[in-house]
Amino acid sequence: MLTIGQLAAFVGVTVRTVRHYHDRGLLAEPARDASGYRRYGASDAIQLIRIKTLAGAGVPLSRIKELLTADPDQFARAVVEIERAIDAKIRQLRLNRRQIAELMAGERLYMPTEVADYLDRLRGIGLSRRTVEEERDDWILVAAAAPGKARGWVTEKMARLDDPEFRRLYRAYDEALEWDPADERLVELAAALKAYAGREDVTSWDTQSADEKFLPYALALIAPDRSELSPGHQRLMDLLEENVPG
Amino acid sequence: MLTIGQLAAFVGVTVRTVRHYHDRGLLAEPARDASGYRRYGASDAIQLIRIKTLAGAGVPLSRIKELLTADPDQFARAVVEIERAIDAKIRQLRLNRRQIAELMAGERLYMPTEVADYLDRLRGIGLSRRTVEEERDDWILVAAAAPGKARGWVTEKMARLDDPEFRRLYRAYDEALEWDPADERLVELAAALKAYAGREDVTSWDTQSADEKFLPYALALIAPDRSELSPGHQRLMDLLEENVPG
DNA sequence: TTGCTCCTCACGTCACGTGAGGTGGC
DNA sequence: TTGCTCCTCACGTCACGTGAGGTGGC
Repeated sequence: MLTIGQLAAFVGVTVRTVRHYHDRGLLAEPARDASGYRRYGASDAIQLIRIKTLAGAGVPLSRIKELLTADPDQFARAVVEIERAIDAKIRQLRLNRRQIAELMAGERLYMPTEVADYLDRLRGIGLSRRTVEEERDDWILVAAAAPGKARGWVTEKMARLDDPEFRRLYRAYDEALEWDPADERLVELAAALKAYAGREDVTSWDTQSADEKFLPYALALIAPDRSELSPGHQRLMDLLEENVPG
Repeated sequence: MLTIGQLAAFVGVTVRTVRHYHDRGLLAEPARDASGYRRYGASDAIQLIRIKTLAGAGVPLSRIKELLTADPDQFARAVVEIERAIDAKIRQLRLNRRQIAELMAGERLYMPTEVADYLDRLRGIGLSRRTVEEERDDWILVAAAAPGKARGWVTEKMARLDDPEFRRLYRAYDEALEWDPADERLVELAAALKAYAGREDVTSWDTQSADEKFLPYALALIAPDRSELSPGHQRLMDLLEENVPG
C-alpha cells in the first residue's frame, strides 16, 4: 500500500492535488492506517492517472466526475469531443505563436488585413510617416466602431489610389504639413482639392447610401482637434471652408 | 473615440477584462466623457491587442506589465522565451491527446512500459486474467513505491520467463487457483516449486544486493490477505510452508 | 533527537465572471 | 418610454498553493 506522497509522486501530481480530488469527490477516500494516514492501492493509482489525464486536457473537474461513472459508450463520445477541444487549443496556440512574432514584426496585428494593405500602399506612394500613422489610427477607430463596414470603405479608398490625380493631391496635402501658412501653394492646392471634390465619381464616395457614409462616421469618431493640425494644414482648412457655396 | 464595449468587441475580449487590465495597471485609464464613460483611442486598442496576445499565450499579467515597459531588446528576448513556452505547451497537449486515446485503448497509461510488456508476455503464456491483473496491481504498487528499481526488477522477471520450467510452474500455479484443496496435484506442485526455488540462479533473485531485494519489498507493499486467496492457493501456501527447513 | 511525512483547517491566488444597484444615451 | 450600455463596488469561481499548528514514523 502507498502513502499519499508515494501515490502523488508516481502519478505526477502534488499531494495537495490528491486531497483536492478527494474533496471534490473525484477520488474515493481510501482506508486509513493506525496513524490516520491514507493508504492507497493500485486501483487508486489507476483512477488518479485517469483524472490527471483528463484534467491535463483541460476538462473541468465537474465534468471528469461525470465521466468517471459514465458507461463506455458515453465515455467514448466524450473522448472524441475532448480530442476535438485539444485540437482546437493546439490551433489556437499556433495562431498565438504567429501573433506573438507579429508583435515584433509590425503593425498588421492591430488592424484588418485590408487596412494594413492600404497603409502599405500609402507608404509606397511616398506619404510621410506622420500622415500614414494618422491614417492608421483613424482606421483602427473606424474598424472598431463600424465592424463590417470598414473593410468595404478601405477597399473603396484603396481603389481611389489608382487615380494619378488623387495620388498627386494626397502627396501635396501631405507636403503641405510643413508649408508656411503664407505659402502661395496652399491656395492652389485648396482650389485643386475643391475641383476634385466636385467630380462626379468622387461625390459618390460619401453619399453612396444613407447607411454607408464614410466621412461623417470618420469625422464623428476622430473629431480632430483643429489645434493639433500643423500651421500649414490649419490654413488649408481655412481656405477650403472659404466660399464653400462657390 | 470608442466606448469600452466597442473597444472590447474590436479586440475580442470582454468589457470586464478591459476593466480588469485597468485595475492591474496594464492598460492606462483613458479620459472620461461628460457622462463619466471611458473613451478610448487607437493607441489604447493597440495596447489592448498587445496585452491580449501575450495573455493568450499564457503569460501572467504581472509579467505582461513588465514587458510593456521593457526595451526592444529585453522584449525580443522575452518573446523567444514565450515562444519556447508555447511550443512546450503544444507538445504537452499532443502527448495528452495520445494519453486520452490510451485511456480507452488499454492499460499502458497506468504503468511503466516494461511492466506493460511483461504483462503482455504473461498473457501470451496463457495465464488467467485474474492472475495477470493481480500482477498488474502488484507492479503498480512496486513501481510507485520503488521508482527506479521497478524497471530493473521487471526486466529481470521478464528474462526468467525464457526458462520453460519457470513458465510451466507459473501456469500450474495459475491453474491451481481453481483446484480443490484436496487435489493431489497441489502436493506435486509444491514440491516442484520448492525444487525450483533451490536452484542456484533463482536464489540470486531475491538476494542480489541488500538494497535491491525484490521479494521483501513486494511483500511489504502488497501484504496479501491470506483469506483472499482461493482455497486451492491457500492449501498450496500451507504446503510450501511445511518442512521449510527440509 | 532530528528531519521528513502526514493530518486538518482555512485563507490566498490568478484572471476574471457575475450579480447588485444605479445612471446615461438613443 | 424602453432597452441597451455604461458606472462602481464586491462577492463568486476554478483548481489548487501556502502557511498554521500539530502528530506520527525512521
